[in-house]
Amino acid sequence: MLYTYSIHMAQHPVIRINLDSDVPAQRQIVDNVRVLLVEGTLRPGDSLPSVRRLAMELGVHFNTVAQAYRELAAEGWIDLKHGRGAEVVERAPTPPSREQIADFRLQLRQMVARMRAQGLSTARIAAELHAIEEDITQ
Amino acid sequence: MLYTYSIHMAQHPVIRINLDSDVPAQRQIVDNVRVLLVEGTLRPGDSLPSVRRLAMELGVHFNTVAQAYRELAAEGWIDLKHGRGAEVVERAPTPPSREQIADFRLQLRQMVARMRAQGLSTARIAAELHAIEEDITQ
Amino acid sequence: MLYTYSIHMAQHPVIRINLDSDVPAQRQIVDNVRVLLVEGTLRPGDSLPSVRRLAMELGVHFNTVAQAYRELAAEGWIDLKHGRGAEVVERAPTPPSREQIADFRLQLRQMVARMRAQGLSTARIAAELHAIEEDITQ
Amino acid sequence: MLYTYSIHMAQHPVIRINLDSDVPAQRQIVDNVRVLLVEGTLRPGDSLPSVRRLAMELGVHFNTVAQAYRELAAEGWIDLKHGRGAEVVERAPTPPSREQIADFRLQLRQMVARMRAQGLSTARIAAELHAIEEDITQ
DNA sequence: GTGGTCTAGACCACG
DNA sequence: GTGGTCTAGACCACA
Repeated sequence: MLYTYSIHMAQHPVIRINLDSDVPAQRQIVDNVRVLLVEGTLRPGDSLPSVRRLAMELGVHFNTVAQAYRELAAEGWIDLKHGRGAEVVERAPTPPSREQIADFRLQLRQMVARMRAQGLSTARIAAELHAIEEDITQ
Repeated sequence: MLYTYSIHMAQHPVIRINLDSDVPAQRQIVDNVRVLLVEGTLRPGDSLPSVRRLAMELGVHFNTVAQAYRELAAEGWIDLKHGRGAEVVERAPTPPSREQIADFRLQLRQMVARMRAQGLSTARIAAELHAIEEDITQ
Repeated sequence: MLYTYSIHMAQHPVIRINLDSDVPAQRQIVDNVRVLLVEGTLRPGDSLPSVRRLAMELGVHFNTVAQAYRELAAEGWIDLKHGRGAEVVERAPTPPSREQIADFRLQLRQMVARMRAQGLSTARIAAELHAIEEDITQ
Repeated sequence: MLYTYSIHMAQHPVIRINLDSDVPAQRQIVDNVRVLLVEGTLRPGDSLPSVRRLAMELGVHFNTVAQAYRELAAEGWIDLKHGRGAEVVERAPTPPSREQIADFRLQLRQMVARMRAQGLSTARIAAELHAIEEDITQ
């Protein structure tokens, strides 16, 4: 059984990170929040918990959260307001480049190869791909 | 336009790496060779180009290739024999764990989120997922 | 007279390495720390000196220590946590195989042969064997 | 089941090497012959098989055997005669130095630590040490 | 010729 | 501050 720490984001769902994981806390925070943003669970105008509060509740150093927030800010998702927390902003949609698509394709292939290398059957992988596909098109 | 360097693997397809990419050469070599292994282009008994030869042809230090090969050896794909080159080994199929599947699902979601964050439309992403899905089930 | 460098491990005994020896520093660090671990001088939960600190004190490059630590981590003795130092872990006892015992016997014979080849008398060697024997059974 | 190749040494016992082992062939040849020399199975005046013959019978490149013989010659055990094979010579006993004894002690400790690290019980190890001890003093 | 080791420096990521 | 990665050069061991 692994420990997980979670926190309610304002009036929204939760972030959970696993401090025993090999994936560093900062990475987990960024990735998990980004999913919430992309999937619309966090929307423009919503505010994120303050760096210090989230840090305390997740049990990590506040610098860890601060850098995670900075990464999201650099991607244009949130706006860091001195001493007043962070807020989700309206994003101007960036146009995807041809390279990004090729890159995505390559990364996908490589992730699939890694999973097959770990013993997952192609059927299982295909099923997962299909599930995500449905998920995002609905 | 980005430069890519490629090399024919014995009687097999090619490895291409892009030295200008942010992804380090070592990573690219591992990932690309793993794809060939998983997809069966490289099969048990086949021998890989020697560390030094591949290094020279790709324009990287031999240790860069050596460490890439060692990583593949650690994953159980190839066998490095002192003074006798590198060879693809018969692979003992590893059983996938429940965790690995959950992990795969999470990584997929996160990769998709990253791509959406970069401006790719859900339709485009779904199309790519579908393409890979077909690719591996055929 | 040979120079040796030593360092106190937290509240524990010392590591000494001899930079003039033919045995590389990395090898000495691994072997010496492993002895401390096996003999219980370093116990689960103890933390090791940081890579850079130990490196400085022993007068070697930090990567020399880092690779030594990584080797111990690969053997399952210690846990390296990004940004949070190295710590001795609880060890899952591995079961010895029949081959390992045969291997040990052969290695012992060969080591004894090497020593006799260097002029050590059988009496002297027997005495050393006996001393170690007492040492580990007490 | 592992393949082993063996050869009768003149009118004496056999050398066996295992080409699938991680221990390189050259190493195995040197170590095994040295044991025969130290234990008196091969005695001054005995002749060793020619490099080419041994190489063929063991299934290795003749350079591998040649270097093994050279190593034994450098240790003063055998005499290489151009084109006429190798012969065991009378050895002037070298006096052991204080350092060699300390070195032996350290190597022993480290080998024992490695074995314990592999899960061998101290009782088992002590038994092996005792057996060798008896073996060489009888 | 092959692969392997050790050491090292520049740079990155995490807390 | 921590550990990690990539690249590299000198040198070694093996076939």
